[in-house]
Amino acid sequence: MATNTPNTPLYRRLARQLQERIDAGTYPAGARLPSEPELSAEFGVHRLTVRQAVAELERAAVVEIRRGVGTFVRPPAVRVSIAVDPRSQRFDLGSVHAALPDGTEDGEFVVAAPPVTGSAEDEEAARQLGRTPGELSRVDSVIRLGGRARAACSYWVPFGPLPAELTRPGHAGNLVLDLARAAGVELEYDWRAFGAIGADLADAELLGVPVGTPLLVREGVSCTPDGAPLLYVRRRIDGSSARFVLHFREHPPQGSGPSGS
Amino acid sequence: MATNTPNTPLYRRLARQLQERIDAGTYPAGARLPSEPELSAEFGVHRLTVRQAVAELERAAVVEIRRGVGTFVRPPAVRVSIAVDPRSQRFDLGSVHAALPDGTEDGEFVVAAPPVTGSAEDEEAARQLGRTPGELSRVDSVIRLGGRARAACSYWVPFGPLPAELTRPGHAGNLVLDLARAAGVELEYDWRAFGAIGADLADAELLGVPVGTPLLVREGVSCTPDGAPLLYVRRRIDGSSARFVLHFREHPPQGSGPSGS
DNA sequence: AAGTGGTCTAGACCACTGA
DNA sequence: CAGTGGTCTAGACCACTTG
Repeated sequence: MATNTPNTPLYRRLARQLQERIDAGTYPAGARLPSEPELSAEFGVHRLTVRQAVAELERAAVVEIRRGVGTFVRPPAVRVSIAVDPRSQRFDLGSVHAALPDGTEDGEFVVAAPPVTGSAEDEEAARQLGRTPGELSRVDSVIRLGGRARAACSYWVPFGPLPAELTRPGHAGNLVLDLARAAGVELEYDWRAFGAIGADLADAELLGVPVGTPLLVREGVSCTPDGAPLLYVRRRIDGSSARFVLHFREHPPQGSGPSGS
Repeated sequence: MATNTPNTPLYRRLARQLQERIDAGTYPAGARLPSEPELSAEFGVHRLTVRQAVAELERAAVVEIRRGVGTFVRPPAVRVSIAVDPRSQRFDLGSVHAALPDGTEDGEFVVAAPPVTGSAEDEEAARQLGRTPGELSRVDSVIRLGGRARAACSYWVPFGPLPAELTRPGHAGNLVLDLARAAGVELEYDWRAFGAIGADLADAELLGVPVGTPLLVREGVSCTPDGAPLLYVRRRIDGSSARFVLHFREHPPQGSGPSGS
């Protein structure tokens, strides 16, 4: 698989060399890479070229850059595995809480209750709920786990106004449950979808990650028991923080099952 | 949500300004942005600073950069929606074929049958199958749809050697079916997981996307009807190409259902 | 204070695309 | 061919972290 056409840019060849050193254990997991000036001197290239190479490795989640400290080799990602069962519909990020270690400031927190305008997101929500944007209310929240923002969530419901406490920035709670209570109904899953996108400027700010960080997007509609769509939810989850697992068999077979990778 | 602390870097403020113009329709979908020298002159900053701002918008999939041509505003992503039903286990990217428009060179193609060494991926596969790396065989493939590589796939099975045709680069087929046939058994889903990562150097090359492009990762184990794990598969799918949808209700309610976004 | 990564400017040359 | 984005060097100053 032609990995080195003659015109491969310098920074990419450099990135590959660094990757090889990491694979070979020259720079083991957790180790600090040589500083930018050091690499610049060793390879005889400008510091900006080094930065471009390292930036590629960071985007590929191979290294972690800590400002003022150094660049470190990431350990093979230990991801939180979230067991879910689509048949019993236990299937929400809320259930993650119990699965994660420690955590003082954990929970879901309201960020804002922005007006529903004609934005692309709002239009999509309206389409999915079979309403017009004007009929919808919206709440945005962030889910914090282990002291870090892990997921940015947006909810749309076809009624309003919402209870004041649900729209107060900083309010803590489970918004799915709170919204269902506000509507006075039970909620069931209608459908859920998975996708992957890069963090846009707003997501990046909310989650405290660089723009373009891969996010796992989970969106879907919940409805009342008689099938009326009542909630459109769209969650952007830091890709390195979560993994959703679907089990299709009642009992695990011989394999050790999906565990941290 | 404090969007402009006093020390916001120039390139980010520039990115936001460009984003605002796009949102406002000053640069509508499909339109070409002013060239880098033009933006550089308009905002009185160096061209590299402009590039940094535009690069952020590209990572966020807001614009598409075409070398030698220009930078263009992306239309709101129209994504292929893949309906799946976990209960009936119709749940494979192979089923996408019928759902996509046109396509001359479509299909799944063997890329390589790399030896199973002690790499992190191989170790993970061995753990999931309850074997040692030495007992496994591996095949890598690419799925092409509409003339573009959409997914990079890796398969591990606890037997070998594989039939020669399955390891010949360029071979076209359905590897899941081919491998099951080679093993002489039926396959069932054990579990599947979803995650999001950035394309590493190898994935980026296979898929023809920039390093760091958000990929939807779908991995899992399939087993024989009596529960013996027989296949570990890991797919990296271009995030802008696919979306997986899970339906929890038999019949769609009032809502129009999950459609292209 | 010393060292790290982050930003910015200046200017050069190259590779690609389309007319 | 002219115009676009892609790469690279040079050097400066800044912000952050740690001792």
